[in-house]
Amino acid sequence: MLDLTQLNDEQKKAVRLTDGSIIIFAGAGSGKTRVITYRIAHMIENGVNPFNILAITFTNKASKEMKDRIFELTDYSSNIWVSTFHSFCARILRIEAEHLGYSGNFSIYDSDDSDRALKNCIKELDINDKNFPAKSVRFKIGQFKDELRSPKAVLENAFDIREETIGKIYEHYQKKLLTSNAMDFDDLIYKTVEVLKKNPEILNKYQERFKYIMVDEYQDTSKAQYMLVKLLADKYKNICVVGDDDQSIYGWRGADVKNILRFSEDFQNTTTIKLEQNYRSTKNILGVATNVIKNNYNRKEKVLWTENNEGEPVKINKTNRDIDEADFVSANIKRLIREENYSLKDIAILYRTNAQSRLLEDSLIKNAIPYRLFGGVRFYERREIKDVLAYLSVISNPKDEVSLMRIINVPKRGIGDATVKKVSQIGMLNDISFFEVLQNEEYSKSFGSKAKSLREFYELTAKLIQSSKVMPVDELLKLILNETGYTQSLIEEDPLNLDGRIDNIDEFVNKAYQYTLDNVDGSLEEFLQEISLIADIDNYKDGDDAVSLMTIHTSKGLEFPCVFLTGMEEGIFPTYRATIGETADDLEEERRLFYVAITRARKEIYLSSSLSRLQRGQINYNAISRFVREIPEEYTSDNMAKIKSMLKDEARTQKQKINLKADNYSKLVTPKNITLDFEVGDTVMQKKYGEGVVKEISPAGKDYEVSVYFEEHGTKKFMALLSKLKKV
DNA sequence: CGTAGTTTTGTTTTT
DNA sequence: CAAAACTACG
Repeated sequence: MLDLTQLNDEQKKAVRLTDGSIIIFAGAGSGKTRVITYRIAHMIENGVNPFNILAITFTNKASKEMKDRIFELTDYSSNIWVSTFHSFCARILRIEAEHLGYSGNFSIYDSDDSDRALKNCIKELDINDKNFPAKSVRFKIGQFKDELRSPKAVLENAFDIREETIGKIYEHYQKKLLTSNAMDFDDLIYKTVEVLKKNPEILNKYQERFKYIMVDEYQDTSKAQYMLVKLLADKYKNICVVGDDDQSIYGWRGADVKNILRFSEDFQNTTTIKLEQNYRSTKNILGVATNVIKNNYNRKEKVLWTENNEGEPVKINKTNRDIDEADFVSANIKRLIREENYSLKDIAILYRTNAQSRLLEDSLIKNAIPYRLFGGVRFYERREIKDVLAYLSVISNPKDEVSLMRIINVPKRGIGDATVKKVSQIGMLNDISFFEVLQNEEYSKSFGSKAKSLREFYELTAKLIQSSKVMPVDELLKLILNETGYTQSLIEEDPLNLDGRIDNIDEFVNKAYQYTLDNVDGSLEEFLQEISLIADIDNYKDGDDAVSLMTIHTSKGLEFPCVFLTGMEEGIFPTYRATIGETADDLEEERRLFYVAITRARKEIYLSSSLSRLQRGQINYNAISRFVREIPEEYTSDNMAKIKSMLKDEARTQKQKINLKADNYSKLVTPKNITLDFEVGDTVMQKKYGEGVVKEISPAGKDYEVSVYFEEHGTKKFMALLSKLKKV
């Protein structure tokens, strides 16, 4: 019998209410995960078949943990489908691929692969890639997919000529993906919705299967994800979503807070439950979090409270240089270990951008403090790993053009751009894939002197495909590394293994081996899928005794006794873009991010900032973050008064020296010894874009930032010194 | 045609 | 400070 005595009244209510539509507003640290797992356990105990339960989590790590916890409570877990949106969709699509003209072994493209495919599309359509950079086109296409708009729909209602062009690229890109038998991240959701919408019998199958649906972190679902949930839940209407609008931090990725705010309008007879008691943090920490977040205009009013004690005041520190900030963190970590009895794994260092990790790492290494770094250049995104992965992808799905292009001349085989172009033209003319051109010997005459290299490459790949059918992934991997000479080429490139690429390759082989142990009959496809949907945090293990370093985004859902929040500076956190934004939305999301960061901590928080910071090669002087200013003094350590007066001075200096918007106090230092030979209104010459009109000049560190309007390209920003603007 | 060196450009956050 | 884009050489 499930023991509910540990739960508070609201939690019990949420657990017991298994049917109908329910929304749970769960404040930070309110025992949300516990409620979800108990709820599922309770359902099973009351006769719900585990087979009929679907639970969507935000990360693979969260889904693994949830499965473990449910298993502890009920002895069930294998039948319950617990996964992220992306994994869930990938799994459905493997089964239903044929209905979309795909086959089940489709590749999943990450953003890097998508960009490569897009670049090719843009080139093939003869569109100026300067005006349509792959990255921004990908972003826009992602938005279309999230709004469930097909290429056709986009082209039909194109808002302007630019949108029409992007529509054309979108159309071509989808064709290319289909011939490559590949899907990008957004496709996973979009295509799943498509297949369910177009095929009522398939929809019915999954509605019957998933009679009970739960979605965690609902505040971070996108429109398309919302549609998916709505479709699945439409028949039985047993839907429970859990979230916190104050923790919505993925707006830039299409997450729509409105999904959570509007839930009760979308589903009839919704029960609303609020979990407002915090079990995680001290009163001081909670005080900081709630007092800052209440400055947001766009939110549901709520009162978080805790029975925990006051705890330590929140510590605020400011150093002169960024290096000193890192040393401040290291020194305090040592003190916490030595004097306060914390262990390394109790401590996290958080920051806004990955680039900030470097200095922190240097200092930790210098002080011999073990650490684990999450994020940054992800393991599976490293060049050497992506190369090897591309081999695996081609073996699994020879139509995968992006992967094929990646490896065709790696290691060097004398097959350059010109040859590749020739092959792909033949492919397009005959409407066959790149690989099929290589396969068919009748085309080899067209390749002249390169025919031999191409043939050799084809035979190598064909051989590897044969081998893949009879050997486990790790063996196949070793075979690839030997047969292609890839390892050899890495050794030649860097004989002393200075950049550790060989080590990474070894680690990858180990991971593959581990995979074969964990999944005895796991296929190559499944291995690839698992890798492509892996998140940084999924590798987090509780056991390692080391300090954790990660971005605030990555830290979502975790908790640590001690948290260092670094780089509390205007222009960094909140990020520069949010400080100049026209609308308050970006700034509010930054504030929610601050809220998330603070509520990760259980006992101690250190907020640090630095007067000067090296950013992309130049020293910048940033003011202390506005979020620090928003903290009431009562929650902070004694030096707050000192800091406060420092802040006041800063603000005053700002007003005197710089004539900027009232709420922008991010730059302290005005340029010295620089005079510009132009002013606002003048026409200037820029190397890349030609002539344009100066719209705004603002000081930025030692340089000036100049906004210039170009008739054809719109407004661009330049650093005056760096870009050598000339008056015309 | 393919590569190696040089110049330019740019920054959030990630499934 | 790097990665990416461009240019000149063999």
